[in-house]
Amino acid sequence: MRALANFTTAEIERAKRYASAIPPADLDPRIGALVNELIGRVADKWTMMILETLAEQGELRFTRLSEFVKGISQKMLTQTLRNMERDGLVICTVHPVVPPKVEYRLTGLGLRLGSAFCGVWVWAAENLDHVEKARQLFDGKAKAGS
Amino acid sequence: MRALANFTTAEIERAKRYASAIPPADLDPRIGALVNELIGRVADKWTMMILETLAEQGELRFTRLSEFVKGISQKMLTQTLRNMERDGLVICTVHPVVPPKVEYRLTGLGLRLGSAFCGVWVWAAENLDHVEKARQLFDGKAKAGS
DNA sequence: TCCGACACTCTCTTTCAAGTAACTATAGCA
DNA sequence: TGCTATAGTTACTTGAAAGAGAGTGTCGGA
Repeated sequence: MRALANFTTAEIERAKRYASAIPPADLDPRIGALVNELIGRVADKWTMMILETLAEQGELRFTRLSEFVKGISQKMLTQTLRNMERDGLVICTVHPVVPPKVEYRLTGLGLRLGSAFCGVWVWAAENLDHVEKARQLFDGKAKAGS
Repeated sequence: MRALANFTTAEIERAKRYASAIPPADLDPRIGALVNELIGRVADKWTMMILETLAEQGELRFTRLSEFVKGISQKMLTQTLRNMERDGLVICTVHPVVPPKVEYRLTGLGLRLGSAFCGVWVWAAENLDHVEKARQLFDGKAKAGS
């Protein structure tokens, strides 16, 4: 698939305008689908946490990374890192020494994704209590209604 | 729609500062955990697609919404909408007529989340081909290595 | 009388993502 | 000789999410 073949600069500009306003409306729906697929891959728990950690810490070794990302198993860490590497979000540098030394850091792509997610992060941080309240209200109503 | 009702200028400024730098690092780690939980809930495929659709279309009825969000089952649509309602992202208005008429639209919270995600959306749109290339490269190397 | 529209709701089945825990290779060290 | 550290595999198990598809209630219209 040649993803962005017919995705013009004008369309990207439009996307940017929308981003500052609200709706990413009438773009080619095929692009929408591709984007959704990409977001689906990239927006999982561990990817986001690794992204965050590497954005904060810079370069990290495997074990150190696993310490920062609390609760992750070696398996999940390897798996997620491999996927991120495949998608061009991280680079892994292998030093051929023993015991092995492998360092991970974000690429430009990864860094930019990190700051894109920052908007969501900020939203979440600022609206945590709104959401909390909404939930209580909702649950209260549900209980009252039953 | 009075989206930005209780979103102060100060908060917006703070958000912008966070977004332009990189790490939302040094906040209370408990907040980090909560935020991650919230993002985990909010960042799933259907939620994002519904968010997008409602941001574009404004107010929609159940069946119409299910037409826009391609591939979603009634079950998933109901389930996702209930969760979004619970989190204060959508409001559902029930008109007590027969046949039933229920309309869904985003709240201010939902709209703001939508535009927060927009950054990710734009990232995805702009970097689809980078990711595609990275994958081909990676898969090529993997094949060559094996 | 039966159908269709609408917005669900329920059950059943399958799938797949994620966790656990043990195993690998290698060199230096005691 | 066995132990440790490092960066992973591999096999097995489990739980939760998702899809399919039928059922529900109500009313107006043919």
